[in-house]
Amino acid sequence: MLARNPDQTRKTLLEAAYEEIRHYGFQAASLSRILTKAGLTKGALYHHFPTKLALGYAVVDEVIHEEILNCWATPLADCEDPVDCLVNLLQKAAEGAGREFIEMGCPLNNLAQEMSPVDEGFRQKLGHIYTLWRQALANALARGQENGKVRPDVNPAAASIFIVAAIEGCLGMAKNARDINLLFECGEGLLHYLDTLRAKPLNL
Amino acid sequence: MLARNPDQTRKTLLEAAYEEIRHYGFQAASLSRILTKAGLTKGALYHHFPTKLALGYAVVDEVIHEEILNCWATPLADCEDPVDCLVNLLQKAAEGAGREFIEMGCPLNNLAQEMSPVDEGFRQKLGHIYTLWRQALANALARGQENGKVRPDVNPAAASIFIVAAIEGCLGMAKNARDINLLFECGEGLLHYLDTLRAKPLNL
DNA sequence: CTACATACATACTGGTTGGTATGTTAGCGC
DNA sequence: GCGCTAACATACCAACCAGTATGTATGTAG
Repeated sequence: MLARNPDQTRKTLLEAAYEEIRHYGFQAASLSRILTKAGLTKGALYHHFPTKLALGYAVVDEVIHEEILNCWATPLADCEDPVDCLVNLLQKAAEGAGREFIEMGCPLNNLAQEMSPVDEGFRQKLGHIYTLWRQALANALARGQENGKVRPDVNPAAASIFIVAAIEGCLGMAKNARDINLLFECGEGLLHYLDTLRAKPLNL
Repeated sequence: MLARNPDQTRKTLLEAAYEEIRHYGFQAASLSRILTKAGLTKGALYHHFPTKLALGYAVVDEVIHEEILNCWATPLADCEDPVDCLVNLLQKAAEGAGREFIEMGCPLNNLAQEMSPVDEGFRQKLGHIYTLWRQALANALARGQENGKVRPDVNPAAASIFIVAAIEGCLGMAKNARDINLLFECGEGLLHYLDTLRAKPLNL
């Protein structure tokens, strides 16, 4: 009857699973709800994914992984002043997807908090994404030091750990409070910290 | 046969539920596992708690609430320099319960991240605990300003939001990485931020 | 046009879930 | 000791879960 498109079907399943998992977490995610959302059936699901766990892994590898890097890592690759650049990213994220974050949180942090103590595979996959994120940030900070935009006594690796943690922390607070203003207030604290990373201008 | 002690029984149930929830989250928490851990049966559970949800609420109200305030809020009540005091708390927490945090995370943050989008009751109860925590921190910072220990241009309310978020963020990162060193590295970033809150000494 | 594999849908299964109904025992007022 | 209730234990239930077995339609190679 309908034209078949296995790639699209797989993508539909991944997207529906992504949304379900973002809402309920992985353990409480229901395959029935996912299939209802996707407008498909178990036959389709188990044709493309052998188990629920494999579906969850695929969501991490193919959806969340790219989403996070596209949003937080890649944009840092080509910017002169990493602090300016990061501030821009934060504002863009807060204004653009603020609502989503408030209602559902960061999908990476959600899964990492839920699954890290429960499943080693999830923990490592999510940890890898965090590592890539932090590396991109650390590289940007190091380049900023070469440019003279970032203070030379800053440890890029350590700073990147804290910055990522603070971002996820702020998003988590705002999600619980369901308050976008709290996100901005929290972000202000982060901006203050980021300011302390800036090199002082030479000509004063 | 055994002597009865309803209060102790209830406490045992709460403690077992607390551990189960901390490990698996609330939704994936199994009443059977809780009862096995507690060495009790459904009769006991449903005598003391009408539903699983009520049990979860009780864990929040009677276990997590006190745990968080005792650990993070009450100690701030009587300290001259809030920054010194908070640094001490962080070190104590990291050295004392670091292992627990690494393996299971912060029970408050765990539940807040999981349940805030799913159940409004959980969200409000956990949000209330966060509010109390932040208030205690903000009050301490304000007193520090009166003492001249904290810079007067710091906004205590906004700073407390960021500090709590950063603490939870660092704990979350370390839990995913399963690495206590990452917790300390992340904590260093937080300590740098806290240092920026200090008033500069008058005699320089 | 045939043959076969891919891509699904449908129907079903064993196990687990939260919750309940019933049974039993301990403690306590009298 | 009697009688009642609180404090549990045991047995059971419908609903849902992930997963499977089977059926069917589509696309494609020959």
